[in-house]
Amino acid sequence: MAVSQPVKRGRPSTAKLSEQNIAEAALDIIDERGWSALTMNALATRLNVRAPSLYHHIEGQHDLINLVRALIVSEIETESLASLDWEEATRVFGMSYYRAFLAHPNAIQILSVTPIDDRATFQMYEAFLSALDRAGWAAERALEVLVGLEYLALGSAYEANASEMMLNAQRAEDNGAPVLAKFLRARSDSDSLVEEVFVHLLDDFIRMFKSERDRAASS
Amino acid sequence: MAVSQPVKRGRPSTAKLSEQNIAEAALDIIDERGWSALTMNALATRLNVRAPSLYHHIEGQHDLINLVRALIVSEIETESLASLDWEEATRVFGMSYYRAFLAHPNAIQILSVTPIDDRATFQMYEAFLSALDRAGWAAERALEVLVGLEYLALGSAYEANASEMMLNAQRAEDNGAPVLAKFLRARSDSDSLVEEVFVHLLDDFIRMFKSERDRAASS
DNA sequence: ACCTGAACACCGTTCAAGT
DNA sequence: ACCTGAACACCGTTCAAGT
Repeated sequence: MAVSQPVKRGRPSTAKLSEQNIAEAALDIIDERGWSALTMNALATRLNVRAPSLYHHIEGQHDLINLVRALIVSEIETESLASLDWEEATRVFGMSYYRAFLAHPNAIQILSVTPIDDRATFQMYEAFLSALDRAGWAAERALEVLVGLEYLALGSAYEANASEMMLNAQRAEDNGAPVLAKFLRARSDSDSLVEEVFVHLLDDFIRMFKSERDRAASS
Repeated sequence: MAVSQPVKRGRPSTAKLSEQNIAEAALDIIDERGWSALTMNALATRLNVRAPSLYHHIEGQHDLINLVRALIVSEIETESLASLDWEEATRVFGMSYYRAFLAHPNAIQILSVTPIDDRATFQMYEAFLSALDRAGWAAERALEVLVGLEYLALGSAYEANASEMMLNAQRAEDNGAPVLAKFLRARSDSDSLVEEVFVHLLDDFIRMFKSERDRAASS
């Protein structure tokens, strides 16, 4: 009679876990089933391990979130920024920031409200702000550019994937909002490239700050 | 000997709960201790009731969130929009949208990712989009204005209260980001009125779309 | 050092029992 | 109709026991 294999106890000969593969598995779960599906149990199961094992490698949920952030941020272009003027730097940074999060829209909701606490993300901000600093931007305005850009990029990336769910045409109709319903349907019909919309907003955004600087310079 | 009062069982002579006071208590908890503190237990305790009682009045968490949304949205100006042109409508709507959420920054993170399912919110969108519709805006572009405006308003309102927490100058310093740290410190020193920053962004935003329309009209 | 099962204090939600 | 305690299946996290 075959006896069911007993679960091995104690330390395995080769470690199954690492910060790296934990972060990757976490991001996979977020991408596939949303942030709410990322429980310690689900994460452990995907890694063929029990939940308590995770605590030998990460400190808890907050730590886990910042590992996921570092993974996404690593896809953002920062090296070339040092050799560009502020307009080009803003465009390059904005586009790659947008693309990085467009690939992981489900991560946005949790990352946008968790305090930043990982080196990769600080270095990303530093690279972009240094470009503005070299161009002589004041602190207030430089941070406004950064924050405004983040809102547009994160908003557009989230919107591209989740707008159908947040604002549904049929529910709009049912709640006495025919104009909204008409607009929502017209958009989904045209089915435009979502990236085009962001490129458009990014252009407007840069032009807006450029014209302000030109006015200030000529006065 | 005084005997401890036994807890009353069964239906009380006058009902303790209603959708209204549940929603208000929920918003109070969110304002005071953040969204994560809004558990059914905490909510019930504040209303002098046990958690299961809530389910006689609300269907669950999703329902509760939309009740809170309706409460906040009720503070947004919509009546005057019908008599304004699109620029003024955008300014009035944007400002009151911003102010409504500035008063409840902790609600933003959950509301911005929960599908909209309450009449008050649909009616708010309808009022604003009707103003753009009357001005002849195309569906794509009108939704871009709405969505862009929401990001700027929600972002600024959240930022005004939580930016210290999200991006901390000392942590920036510790992670090798001196330019970011310098900018963050310069801003907190100047301590400008947060509303001024949003007014500035809102002006820029409207001008951005206006110049685009003017170009399109003259071609 | 690193994985495990057992245990703890919590969750949201259901439901029969009470008035 | 509406509030209650008990119960259910989950959470994240801690910790002693194993190798």
